[in-house]
This record gives sequence, C-alpha cells and structure tokens, in this order.
Amino acid sequence: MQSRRTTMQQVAASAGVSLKTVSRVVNGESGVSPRLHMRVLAAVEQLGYRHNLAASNLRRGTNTASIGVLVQDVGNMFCSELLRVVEDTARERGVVVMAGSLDESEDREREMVAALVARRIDGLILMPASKHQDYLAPDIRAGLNVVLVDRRPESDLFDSVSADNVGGSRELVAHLIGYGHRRIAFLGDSAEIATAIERRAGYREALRQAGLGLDPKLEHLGVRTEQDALALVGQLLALPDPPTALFTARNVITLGAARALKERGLSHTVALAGFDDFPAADLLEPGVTVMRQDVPLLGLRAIEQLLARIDGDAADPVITVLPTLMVVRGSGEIAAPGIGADPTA
Amino acid sequence: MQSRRTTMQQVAASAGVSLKTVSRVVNGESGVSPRLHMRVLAAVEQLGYRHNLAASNLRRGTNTASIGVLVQDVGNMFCSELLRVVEDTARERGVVVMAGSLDESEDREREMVAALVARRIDGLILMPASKHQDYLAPDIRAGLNVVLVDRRPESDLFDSVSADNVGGSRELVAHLIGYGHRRIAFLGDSAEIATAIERRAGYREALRQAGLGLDPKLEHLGVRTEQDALALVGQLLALPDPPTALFTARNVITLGAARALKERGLSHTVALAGFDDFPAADLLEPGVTVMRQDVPLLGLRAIEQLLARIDGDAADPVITVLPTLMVVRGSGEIAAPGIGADPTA
DNA sequence: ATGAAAGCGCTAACAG
DNA sequence: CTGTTAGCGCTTTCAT
Repeated sequence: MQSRRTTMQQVAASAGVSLKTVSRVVNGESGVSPRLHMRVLAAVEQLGYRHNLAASNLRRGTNTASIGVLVQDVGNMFCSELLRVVEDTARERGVVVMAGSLDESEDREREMVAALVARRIDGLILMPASKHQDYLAPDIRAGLNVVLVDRRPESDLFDSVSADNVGGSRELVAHLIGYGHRRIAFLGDSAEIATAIERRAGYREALRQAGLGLDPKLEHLGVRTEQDALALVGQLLALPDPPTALFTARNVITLGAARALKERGLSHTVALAGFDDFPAADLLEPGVTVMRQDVPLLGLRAIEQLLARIDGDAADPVITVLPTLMVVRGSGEIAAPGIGADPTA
Repeated sequence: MQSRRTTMQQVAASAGVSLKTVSRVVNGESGVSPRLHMRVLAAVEQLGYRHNLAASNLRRGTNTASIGVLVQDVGNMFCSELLRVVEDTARERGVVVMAGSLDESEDREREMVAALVARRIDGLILMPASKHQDYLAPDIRAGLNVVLVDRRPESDLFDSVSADNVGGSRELVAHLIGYGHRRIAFLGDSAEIATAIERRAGYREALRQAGLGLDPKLEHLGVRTEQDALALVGQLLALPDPPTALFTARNVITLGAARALKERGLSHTVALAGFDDFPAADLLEPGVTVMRQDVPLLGLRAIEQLLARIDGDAADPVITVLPTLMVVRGSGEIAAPGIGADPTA
C-alpha cells in the first residue's frame, strides 16, 4: 500500500510556510524563527509527516546510510552472531542493514548483490558463495565498498577478514595426534568453499608433520548438513579400520557427528574435535573440544573496515586473519585405543 | 563513497539514443527495435550502469520492495531462524529485508522504526519491545503494513502471529506434575514481555488445575540471560525446600539451567522442561524435554500475512495463534523424589 | 518505434 | 530569517 505519504509541500501548506522552511526544520538547520519552527512541528505532527530519505539522497547525492550483509544463512548461529555484531556497530552510525542468505548459491549471490546495488547500499559485507567476485568490478569502480568475510578471496583485490583456518585446524588435529590418534577422519563442507579447503589443508599439514599418511577413505568434503554428517560418521565407523578420532570442520557437522557417536554409545570412545564453537558444546557429555573463532571480533573488524572505506579510506586492500582459540572440554582428549587411559586395543 | 554512478542519461548519450529508449530497455518494455536494444545493452554493459530503484520509485510512487524485520536479537537462534524464513519468502518476491535487533529497548524500537519508515519500507514484521504500538498509528494510516510476531499486542488493531504460550506452558507444567512434582520453579524473561507473562500464566493454570498452590519463592520473572538463569537456579537449589523440577520459559534460560544442574551433578535428579527447542537439546544427558514452537511456520504465517496486506488485503486484523508441540527427551520425565523410579526422599 | 517535456519529494544555490 | 528556482535519476504522458 504505502498509499499516499504526506509530503513536505503539504506540511508547508498546512503550516502556512514555504517548502524550504519545512526542510530546514526537518533537517534541524538553524535560522528558523521559533514561531515558524513551532508551526512546522505542529503540522508535521498533525499530518504524520515522515522524512523521505530516498528523495533526500537523490537530490543530495549522498549515501543511503544502508549496507548489505550477505552470508551463507542468517539462520545459522555463526552467521547470525556475525550479523548481530555488524548491526550493532552499523546502528551506532545510523546505518541500516539489509540481510540476505546465499545458501552457497552463486546465482543467488549475483541476484542479491544486484538487488542491493539497485537500492544503492553504501557498502557490502559478503561471505561469498562464489570463488571469484570479479563481477563486482563495475560496482567497485562506481564506489561500492566491499569487505569479504569468513572466506578469503583468491584475488587480493578485496578487503577480507577471516579466521586462521589452516593454523587452527592444524593445531586441533595435532592435539588429537597428541592423544595417540593415527586414524583421524576429516569431515568438511563443500569443496567450493575456501574455508573447507583451508581447514582440510590444516588437517593434512598436521598429519604430515606427524609423519602420518593420508587415507582418502577418511577424508571427506561435501558434508553440507547435520544429516550428512550423521550418515557419514555411521559409514566411517563401519569401516574395517575405522577412525579413532573425528575432526569436524564446521559447527553443524560437529553436531551431526556428536549425534552419531551418541546413538552408538561411542561418545566416550571416539574422539571428536570441531572447528567453530556452539552454544551447548560444554553441556554435552563429554563436552566438545573445539577450535573457536572469535566471531564478535570477526564481525567488528569487518564492519570497521567497511565503515572506514565508506568514510573514504582508499588504502590498499587489507587482509585480516584472526587467530583461533582451542577450547578443551573432553571429547578431544579421549586417547586412542591402546594409549593411556583406554587400553581397549 | 558511491562516488558517481552512471546514469541513464549517460547510457543514452553513449548509445546515441534518447533517455526514454534506455528506460524502455532497462525495464524490459517492448517496442524497441533490436538494433537500438543491442546498442543500449552494450552501453549499459560497458559503462557498468545499474538501475536506481530509489529514483524509479520516487517517480512511480510505487513500493520500495523492501520490508523491515525487527526482532529481539538477530543473533538469538529463535529470532535468526524466524528471520531466515521471512527472508526466503520475501526473496521469492524480490523483496529485500532490513533487519534489526531491539534488545527489549522501547527507545530502540522507536528509532529503528523511524529509520525504516524514512526508507519507505512497504511493511514491517515486529517482535515488539514495547507494550503498546500506538505510535505506529500515523504510519499505518499512511499505508505501512505491520505484523506483530511472537508477542501478542494488547490492542487487537494489528495482525499478529504467535505461539500458544499459555496452552503450551500449561501442558508442559502439567507434564511435570504428572511425574509427581509439587515444587516446580518458574524462570521467565522480563515482566515487560508479553510472552513471559503468558508463559507464567500457563504455569499458574497448570498448578491451579492440579490443586497446587503458588510459591512466590519459586516464581521468577526478569531472567534475561543464560548467566541470570545459571545463578538463579543455584539459589533455588539452595533453598531449604528446593524445587524438584524447573520450568524454563525461554531457550537461553533452559541452557543456563541445564548448566547449573550439570555443575551440581543434578541433571538426572532435578527435572527440567523448557519452552523453545534448541539445536543440541537431544544431545545433552539427559535430552532436554521442551515445548517446541514451529518457528518456520510462525515466520511463514507472518510474512504471508504481511505480503497479503502489501497486496491490498484490507480485512480486519487477524490474530494467529499456533499450537506448540511437546518434545519428550528425558529431562522432563525425571520423577519427583519418592515417586516411581526415584525413591530418594 | 522513438523522443521531448513534466514532475516524483526533496535540497542546494541563490535571492529577497 | 524566509522564499524561489532548478534539478537529483527516473518514468509518465504525450508527440512525432
């Protein structure tokens, strides 16, 4: 509907002043006599006038004071926490956030970006579904500011903020190896996602550094959902030579794996360590050992970088990589069979 | 920045056609010769032209194809799941979502609404922090469509979609009573929140129907965070006559309570039942019995109602109350001391 | 099939 | 202090 909004012109007529006087009052400019000021305010109130930012921006050629935040899934806890931090900082500046979920679809990324650009957002925080974002070039040339988040771009033409996926994964897998594990499974997201690849790289590095070989049967990309993880862990445990530890490279995968272990009564037998923390990780039995990303900091760095760009910062692209933190809770400290506390083998 | 965007005029000049021809091509109108059509497209491509929806809407007086979704906290799993559903349906219509968190602040609600109205959103899905939304009257008169979600308004002037908080709570507490509990604590959110009040009402009804009295020492509103819940459960269990069961009226409260019980080794001793499901509820030991809201349906009904209003539906306000579903997992089926399986007393 | 002119709601640049 | 005029980028209306 938005049937017919009151315009400044109508307010002016109602208050018996000129359009410009209303404009001054509405924009808080000085130089209006108290009498007229009051008259205008009264008319604004009475008519329910609301300033039209779009028209204002059109004329002034200024920012829209709105940004886009496109993530994988605003319903996912990692993304939603990120969104929240971004929103908080944006709001302090009067900047509104348009949010969207891409679900790893490159087409959707293109569509959503187009929809936001058509609305003239000042900047974009993007957790890309695409591998290359060159399609953004014309928009960037036209002044669109973009910060990539969570996933590092292949080209270093963009600002980006992400966690140390390789290092964090390496450390976490090394931790498992330290508990005697030799057969450690890797369960990661789609191969299209840089983050998944990086975490697998960390996994491989840790194995290599420990002098352990890779077993393709233990290394799985393409695990997209909790259900995928649940099923895959079932298959892995049914192998003739099953893994004694699981490295799950994303929070939903960790949840699925925990469920698979619990269903089989193996929660205290098979070690589990995951990338990404999650709300109830300490409440499971045993608590789930994870490599935590500092999501609030991730979001903060991203929005700060974006706002700086919007404010005119024209320096070279900045690649920010944040350290991760291992949170030890028990599931990752289950020793391999034949080692220490568990002499099963 | 958004320094200087290419305009239709520039495209026209570059293609050697009139402004209007470009407009026709860009808007997919018929009646442009293939030759000119191609020339325009080439110029659009070459100059990186992007349609300006704001200018278009200004002239046409049409919708902005954007809505606002204001919830308590986009980072909270309940809200973010809701947001996701809304976004999905909105996107199908090419409608963009501006998201915001209110954190139970009435001031923030006012500010955010003003910010969105200034951007001429077509509609608003609001999980109100305020008790009364009469301040919206001028905007509604001017055509803003509003659907309240999760919390039922006091005035029935708005469309609203919410869960059956009273009924669901009554059922869940009756379930606890069925396991012999006589001292059941209530832990709910702030008294300002209609939802918390309704859930307490359900709690009281269940007790009354069972002929049990209310004990003010067991009934607590104002539990806002997981930490609040953790601390409060500690105090409750230290009472001379502690509760044997806990009814936690929101997901974060349930998490805090579960943590408190686990810390004290009482997870299998004190019964726990919560309103709202959460991702790992089945992974705790014991699994947490909850009254689940159908969040996807909640969101769907809200956005469908909103889109119908935007499309001109002028019927009387519709109050939608959705049934809830009890999910039995173990924590709510712990019998009271002296009853059944647990003869402790 | 194509284009010229007017105007959406607002503000900048000038008058008075 | 107050008002007038032009024009932001676009679409409508009406010519051609």
